[in-house]
Formats: sequence, structure tokens, C-alpha cells
Amino acid sequence: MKIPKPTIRRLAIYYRCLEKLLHESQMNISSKEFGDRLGIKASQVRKDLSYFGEFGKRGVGYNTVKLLDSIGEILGIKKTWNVVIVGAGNLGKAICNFEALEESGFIIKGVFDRDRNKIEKRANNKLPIKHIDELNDFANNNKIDVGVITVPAESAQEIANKLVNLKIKGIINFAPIKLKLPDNIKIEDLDISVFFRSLSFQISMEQRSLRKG
Amino acid sequence: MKIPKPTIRRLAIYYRCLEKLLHESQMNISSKEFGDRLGIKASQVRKDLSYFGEFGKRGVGYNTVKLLDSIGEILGIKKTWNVVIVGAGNLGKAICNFEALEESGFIIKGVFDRDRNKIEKRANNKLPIKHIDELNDFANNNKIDVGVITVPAESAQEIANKLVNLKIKGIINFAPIKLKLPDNIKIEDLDISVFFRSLSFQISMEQRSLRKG
DNA sequence: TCGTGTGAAGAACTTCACAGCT
DNA sequence: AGCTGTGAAGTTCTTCACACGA
Repeated sequence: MKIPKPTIRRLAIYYRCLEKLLHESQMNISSKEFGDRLGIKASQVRKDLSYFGEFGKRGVGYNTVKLLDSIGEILGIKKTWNVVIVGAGNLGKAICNFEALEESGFIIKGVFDRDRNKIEKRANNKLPIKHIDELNDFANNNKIDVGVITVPAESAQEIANKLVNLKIKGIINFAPIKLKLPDNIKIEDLDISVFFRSLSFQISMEQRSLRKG
Repeated sequence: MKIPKPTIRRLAIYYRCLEKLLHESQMNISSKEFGDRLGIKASQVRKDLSYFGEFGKRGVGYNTVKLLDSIGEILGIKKTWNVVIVGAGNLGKAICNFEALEESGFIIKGVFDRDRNKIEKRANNKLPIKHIDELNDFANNNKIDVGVITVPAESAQEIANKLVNLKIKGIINFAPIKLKLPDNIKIEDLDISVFFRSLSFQISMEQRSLRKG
């Protein structure tokens, strides 16, 4: 069955919320309350979950632990993925220190940059930055599943090609460019400035419509 | 007229691409070539632009400079917004040093944190980190338009409330939580871990279907 | 009675296809 | 001839509404 992409996004959000619920020792939740917490309609929550099975009890709701477990299974969160980050600028370093990644099963194995001045400096508590030329050797010794691209747009495609050659399975691309990739490589694009510009539009729009009407 | 939200996202992407085209001295582009560069259908490009006017010439295409200018106008990129960042962890610091923001008209005026150990340390080349208690005074002296929330989920709503009291217009929220806000405050949510988990799902899914079929 | 699961209806978004300008 | 602008068709996603189980 075809799963809508927005559904996947929301599953990841549900997962976060369930972790929190569990932390608050709430053992059961209805689609209504769940949706209200997240600004999502109850029917949407039920529909999303129904793509994958019947997780709830009629008249009762969903068991927090069971649902967390099931969504974790669906998202493949129990698996772990070995990650390399390419681009040790501010964003790359921030990602290195982003605790939520290990929690999601992404283990950062190496950080690479082409700037030799950065080499061996620490990107986070543990990881020294390596030169991009060492990437191939490194990948031979460490099975890499996922590459994170935090280099400027100009070099992003070149880095993507290198990553593809390492037989990775997926890429998170922070560079503002559409990468050309083989079909079997999964990709998530995340251009942060797009969110800022979208906000800029919303604010401008409101001001324009206030002026008019 | 109602503008689809995906259209706004894409306008921001078009803008980025046009900047690049201009840099490459390409003065004209068709919707076809434009779309191909971005992995978007030509008809989609034309439809998106048509919501805002007629920017192209039939038989010719779009003038790069004129279109860049028009989209900039639409997105409100010529305006500048004064920004405060709340949360001077790794992500907050990365945002401070994110050049694309000033280019998009977001001027970072201040960085705040509740951890007194961080105070007066530099978040980037220019900006000292201030304590969150100083936020109100600061906002009285600097008209703030936009707040960026990079604190943990637990404190995000509290910070959002503080920001709303400062009469800001919009928020970029990196915390994994749905903020409750007045209708007149614009919001963009950007939970980075969602992208990783979505990738995790895509990879797991592929492996499952390969095993089956 | 309460809340899930789900076909069916509805809304939102994308793509087609072609008239019409250059 | 080439390419835009746009109604109309098509597709995808969301919401409704209700049967059914706890």
C-alpha cells in the first residue's frame, strides 16, 4: 500500500510525543487528545495509524507503550545507522552535537571537511574532524549507512557522488540544491533558509492584507 | 486568493536558484529548464508564479533579474526583520553563524539563554549571549520582529509566551512541540530529527520490501 | 457510551493540454 | 516555432460520519 509522505512525517512527530507521554507516565491516550497536543485532527491520527495496523482499542484509545513500540518498529528506529557528516562548518558541528540523533538510531562515526585547517580539531566531545580525502579509507573500515551533507551548494553534488560510491543508503542534504542521485538512494532535503523565507512571506502577506482590507 | 503552502516553500527555492543563475550570468530561463534544475515540473513552476502575476514572456521565458526581483518582493525579502535567538546551545549558535539568514533579511540582534555560565560568551563573531531575564529590557530598546526558539521542548512554550509578549510577528520553532500561539503570530516549525526519522523509515521500508518481493 | 477503524466525501495540490502571445 | 498562463482533469491527502467493538 502507498503511504502518504505527510503520514511518515507525522509518525515521527507522534513518536516524539509518545516518548514524552511515557515520561509523564501517561499509559493511555485517545486520538482526540493525541491530536490536540500536536495540532492534528483526531481523524488524521487514526487514519495515519490505520495504514499500518490496528493499534487501538475501541472505547479506550491507544496504549502508550505499545504504540511507541509499534511506531518505532515502523520507522525503523530500533535499527541503528552509521552516519558520516561532510562539512564541518557551524551546521555540521551542530549536528554532531545533536543528541536527538543518537536517540533516533543515527550513530555519528565520522566528520569530514576539505579545509585542512580544521583537521583533527574536535567537532564534538569525541570526534576529530578528518580530511575529505580520508573518507574512502574510512568507509572501508566502517560500514556507513547515511551521509549528512552540510557543505555549501557548490560542492554538494560532488560530495553526494562520493557518498553514493561508498554504497550508502540515504542522504540528509542541508545544501540548497536538488541532488541528482540513483533511485535506490533515499534523500531528505532540509534547506533551513527556506523556513525563514516562508515565515518572511507570511508576515509580509499579513501586513499587505491589513493595509488593503 | 488562497496560495498553497507548498507554493511558498517553492518560491523560496526558486529564489535561491535565481540567485545562482544570476551569478552564472544567465539572463533568461524557461519554466522547463528552471524546473529541471530543481526537480519540479515545468507546469508547477508556471502555476506557482501565476498566483502572483505574469512574469514571463511567451515564446521566451522569464528574465532572471526581473523574476528574482519579483519573487523577492513576494517573499518580503527586501524587508529586514530583527531577530532574537533564545537558546544558545549548539543549534542556537549554529543559527547565529548562518550567513544565509542575513541574506534573507533576518538580522540577528540578540542571543539569550537561561544558563548563566554561558553569559557574555560569544555566540558568533559579534554577539555576546545575554541572560533570558534581560530579554524584556532588550526588546524595549530594539524592535524585535521574529523569535527563534532553540531551547529544549520543555521550556519552548514558556519562551514562546515571553516572545509573544514582546509583540513579535513570527516564530521559527526548532523545538519538537506544537506551540499554542495567538492567531496573528506566524509560525514555522522545524524539528530536525523528524527528517532523520523520515529517512530512517524510507530506508527500513525499502529493506522490508526487498526482503518480501 | 466512548473511541477506533474506515469507506466515502471533500479539499488541496499537481499535472495536463491547449489557447494565445512573441 | 516556442513557451507562457490557465481552466479543467487528475491525483493525493484530509476530514467526515458512522458501523462496530470494548
